[in-house]
Amino acid sequence: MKWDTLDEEPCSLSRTVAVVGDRWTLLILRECFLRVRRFEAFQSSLQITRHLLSERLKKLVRFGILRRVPYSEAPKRYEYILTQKGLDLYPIIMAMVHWGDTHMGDERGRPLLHEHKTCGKLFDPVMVCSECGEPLHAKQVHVHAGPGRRGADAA
Amino acid sequence: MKWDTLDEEPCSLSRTVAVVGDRWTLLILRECFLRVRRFEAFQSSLQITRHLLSERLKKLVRFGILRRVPYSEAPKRYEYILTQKGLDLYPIIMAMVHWGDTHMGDERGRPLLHEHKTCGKLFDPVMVCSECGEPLHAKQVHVHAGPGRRGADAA
DNA sequence: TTTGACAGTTCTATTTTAGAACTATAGCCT
DNA sequence: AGGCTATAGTTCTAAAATAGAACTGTCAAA
Repeated sequence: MKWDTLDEEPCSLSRTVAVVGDRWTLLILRECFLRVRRFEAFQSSLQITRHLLSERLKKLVRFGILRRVPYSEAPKRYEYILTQKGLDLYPIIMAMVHWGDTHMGDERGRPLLHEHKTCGKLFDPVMVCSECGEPLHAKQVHVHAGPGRRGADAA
Repeated sequence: MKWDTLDEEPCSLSRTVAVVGDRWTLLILRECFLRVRRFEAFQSSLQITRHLLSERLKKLVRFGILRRVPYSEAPKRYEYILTQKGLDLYPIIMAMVHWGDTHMGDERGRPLLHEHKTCGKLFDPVMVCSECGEPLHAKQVHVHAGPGRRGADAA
């Protein structure tokens, strides 16, 4: 597979996988949502090699997920901030956290609890239909070819 | 990083990443949700090498995402069916598809459109709070340590 | 002037993945 | 019987990605 052009496939899942489809990238994004912003902080909390961290940050900047922002002029130092495009990855991360909570938990209970500031309660994320508001299940969804379809790819 | 024990980390995201955190696995799961079930069908639609496909299917079976079900006795042949645990990955896949639609689209429009059979409309998936039903945004969520927390890991 | 913090880069060794060929079982055709 | 096809894998070598450790450069503080 040509991973270098995966982001141009006529499949939205493939295009997303091109960006977040590896282990480190998802863990780096987790840290971003936990307000980690600096190279050393990512490196020490993840135990990722500096080389790989550098590569992944560059890639995330290239895709417009993170912005590299100077926070010190002398010496020049930068931190990495989620863009709106990056913030929009939140449902993916939360869906993964929720699945892990549900299916990969152990006897000790959840590692983290999430509070919705808006309503003040501990919550789980639920995926619903934008039209009727009902929770979504795979079997209730029918897939149609859209205008950007080509060949037999899909998702 | 010890990827072989990532599924035991005190972090639900890590545990999920241990299962679906690579490119091929997510693409294989896409095919599963499109009703692909057989080795040859996965292989020809994804152009994955037979070796890797075999490895990934074994891993998904090991984690209880797919069930290997015989569909022919002589010769013995098997197909791969999503378990409930596998079906529950749907929100992750849909969240990724939606992000791809929103942020990685091209001028030709979406590759696929999704119809909610329950209400009959074309929809987008929306992640909401289980308690108040409002759409979730990263900035409105506050994270607390849960009972399964240990050390500085999180998500 | 030496040490430490920070943000990387460079190097070699190990692990993973790609790509192609090979194995095994059995039905169908002649 | 002998060969062709379909299906579901396994095995092999080469190429690519990752791990792990050491190194670079800038500046501040001791």
